[in-house]
Formats: sequence, C-alpha cells, structure tokens
Amino acid sequence: MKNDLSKYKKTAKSVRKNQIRINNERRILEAAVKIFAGYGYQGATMRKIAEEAGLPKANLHYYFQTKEQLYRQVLDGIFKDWLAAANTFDECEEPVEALRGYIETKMDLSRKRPLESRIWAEEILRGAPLIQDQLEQTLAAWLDTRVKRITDWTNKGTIHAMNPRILMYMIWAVTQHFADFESQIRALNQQQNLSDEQFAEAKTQVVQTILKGIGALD
Amino acid sequence: MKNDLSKYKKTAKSVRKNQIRINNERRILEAAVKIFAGYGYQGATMRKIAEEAGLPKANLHYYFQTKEQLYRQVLDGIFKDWLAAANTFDECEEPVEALRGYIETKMDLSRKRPLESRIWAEEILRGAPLIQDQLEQTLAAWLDTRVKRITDWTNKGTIHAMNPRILMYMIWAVTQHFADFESQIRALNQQQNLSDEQFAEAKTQVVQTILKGIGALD
DNA sequence: ATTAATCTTGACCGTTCGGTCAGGTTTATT
DNA sequence: AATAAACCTGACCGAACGGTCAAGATTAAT
Repeated sequence: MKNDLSKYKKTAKSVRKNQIRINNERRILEAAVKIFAGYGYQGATMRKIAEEAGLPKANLHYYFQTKEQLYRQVLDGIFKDWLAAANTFDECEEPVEALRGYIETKMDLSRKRPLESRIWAEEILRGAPLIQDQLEQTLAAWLDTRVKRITDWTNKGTIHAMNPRILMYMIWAVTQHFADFESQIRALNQQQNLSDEQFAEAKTQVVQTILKGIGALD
Repeated sequence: MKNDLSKYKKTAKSVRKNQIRINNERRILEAAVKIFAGYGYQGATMRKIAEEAGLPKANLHYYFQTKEQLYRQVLDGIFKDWLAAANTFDECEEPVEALRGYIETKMDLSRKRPLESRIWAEEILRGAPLIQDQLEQTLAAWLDTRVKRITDWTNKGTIHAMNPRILMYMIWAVTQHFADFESQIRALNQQQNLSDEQFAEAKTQVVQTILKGIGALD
C-alpha cells in the first residue's frame, strides 16, 4: 500500500507533492545505474547503491520494494533509449543516410551512456532472465519492420543482397563494443580512454566499413 | 603446503599419481566454466560449482584454495585460446586469406565455446579487475604485431587506409557478439538458436562485409 | 606390513546479503 | 490547530555466502 500511486492522481497539489518522491526515485535510479554497471546485478548490493545515492538502505526499500524491482526499472529506461535511437533510421529514405544516422546515433549512445550499455550487455550475457519477454515481443517487432526496409533496399539493388538481421547484429555488436569493452580498449590504448578525436575516428571508420561492406558506398 | 606440486616432479610414478588430481581439477574447471558463464563471477557460488562437478564443496577448496584462484585459472585457459586463434592470421601473407581465416576462426570459437567468450566478456565488462595486467602486457603486444602487418597492407594499397586497431576491435566485436548475445539473437529468431545453416550464413556475411568494407574485395 | 602422503567430507564459522518493521519526523489537508 | 498521509531510518532477521578444519578413507612408498 505504501507505494500505491493512485492517490496522487486526485488533486492538482498532488502533482507537486510527488516532488520528494520524484526526486528521490531519480537519485536512487542514477545511483543504481552506476552500481549495477560497475558490479553486475549480483555484485551490486543495496548498501552500495544506498551509499552512492546518499540515503539509508531502508529508504531504498521504501521507494523500490525489492532489488529486482529497482533493477527492472533501470532496464526499462535503457530499453526505451535503445528503441528511440532508431529515429534517424526511420526518417531517412536512402540506405546511406538511414544507416549512417543509425550507426552514428548508436555510437554516440555508447560514448555518452556506456553504463547503460554495460547493464544491458550483462543482462543478455546472463541469458536475459528478466527481459526475455520484451526481447521476444517489442524488440522482435521493432527489428521486423527495420528488416523489411533493408529488404526493400536489397530488392532495389541499392545495397548488396544479404541477410538484414545479420547486418543489424553487426551494427549492434560494433557500436556497443566501444561501451561494453571500454576497459579492454583502454588497456590497449596506453591505459587511456579513447580521446574525442580517437572516438570520432572510430565512428567514421565504423560507418565507412559497414556502408562499403554492404555496397552502399564505393 | 597441501597444493605444492613440486613433489610430483621427482619420480616417474608421480606422473601417474597426479591422475586423481588432474582428473578432479579438470572436472572442477569444466563445472566452473559452466557456472561462471551462466551466473557471472559474483552470481556463481562454490556450492553450485560443486554440484555441477558432483563433488562436495570442501573438495573444491582442496584443489583451488579460493573462488578467485579457481576463476583465475578459468580465465587463463580462455586467454590462451584467444591468442591461439591468431594462427591463421599470422600464417597467411595476403589480407584476404589472413583476415578471412582469422574471422572464421573467431566465429568458430564463438560457436563452439560460447561459455568461455561470455566469461571473458563479463570480466571486461566489470573493468577487467583480474586480467588488466595481461591485457596491458600480453594482449597489447599481441595486438601491436598484428597492427604492423595491417599497416603494411595499407601502405601497399592492398587495402584502404584505415586505423588497424579499430579494424581489430570491429572483428572482435562482431565475432564475439554471436556468443555473448546468443540469448538476444535467439529471442529474435523465434526462440531458436541459430541453426548450423544460419550460422554458416552469418559467418559468410561477416567475412564478406568486413573484407569489402576495408577494400580487400570488390 | 607399516608409514606417510594424499584425498575426502560433514559440520561448522564469521560475514554479508536482501529485506522488514516499529516508531519517529516531516509535509499536506482540513 | 488538528489530523492524516507520506516519508525516514536504526536496529534487527533468517538465509546464504566463502572459507576452515579435524578426522577418517584411500593410495603410494618403503
């Protein structure tokens, strides 16, 4: 009962009343992203998240009943970003612009929000125990519509014949690699994270390689 | 003292004496691979590994003093496979054969030993706390020599100008994706793992896309 | 046959985990 | 001012964790 939100929908003032709740939930979620990304689901503890958020542990359980519920909300946020990244893909007519836009957006996401990418990766790595349904429903449908667009291009001969799904897997793999394997890349780059210039170079090369690879560029 | 192996090197019989030890260590390591891959380092427990191996938990600690030591040995085995996969790369003179061989070998490794790939991925994801030294020393040196070979090819114009390191990252990303994100791919493939035919198709397409992408093929 | 080394294992230990709860404090409503 | 709703939190709990150990069983060496 203590987390029943229905009561907030009755008055105008309740909108402001939420402010404490909204604020604390955001603080906790931000802390949770850091800790889940840094330690994994099992390695993350409610105590660590509470310390990161600057709140007592019991307070976390006031806003999120269980660790799993907190984790689920983190995953939900990531999933939405994931899908939203496809806007450029959908808006452009031609494969070069559409794919370049999508790849660049995914690369930017890896650069700006690597923690989220790592949480997603770990969830998949563990067999997607909590998001299997979303993968099979939402993501599968999402992928189907993009596959159709790519198939149109291959039929028109704008790009080479190929399996569109495998192309998408390749794009996901490469773009997310720069977030997920950041520590490996750093170890191979004189213990320095990629600079903005290095990352820009990587972005260009990834786009060029894939677009050339599918025959969209000469 | 109980795990001091030096005593085994004295007599011919000691070679056979090890048999119990060798056998049990193998059983434990195989079980450890399965459990570490399925649950992650933190999520894996000595109890689960013991059950998988069919041995009492205390017996694991007889052969491997701590969970971390057991995990380190698992990682060592994976690292050796990783480096060994580069043989074809080194043996071939021309970029098409060398890179095709390397990519195919890495794809086969993902297909045949996905568990090891996932353990590696999780370790990197967590910031490589236990293998940072190996990355900075061994893997960095390994990469340097391959970078030089690729640079030779770009200088000769056999392949387009590019950053060889980023090419290697792309190859690693794509090939390992099929192991690390297996559960996602399955969810997007009617809840079925890729069949041998589908995987062969993926292998071909990955090779073609990358080789075309760098200008090694028309 | 005896001794020594190696292997095996149930029972146990201190620590940390996710989660609970009673009771106090703050904020909103009337 | 009074009441109620929402928020806060130190102290606590049972379970599970990695790891230990003593004592017995098995195997090898003499």
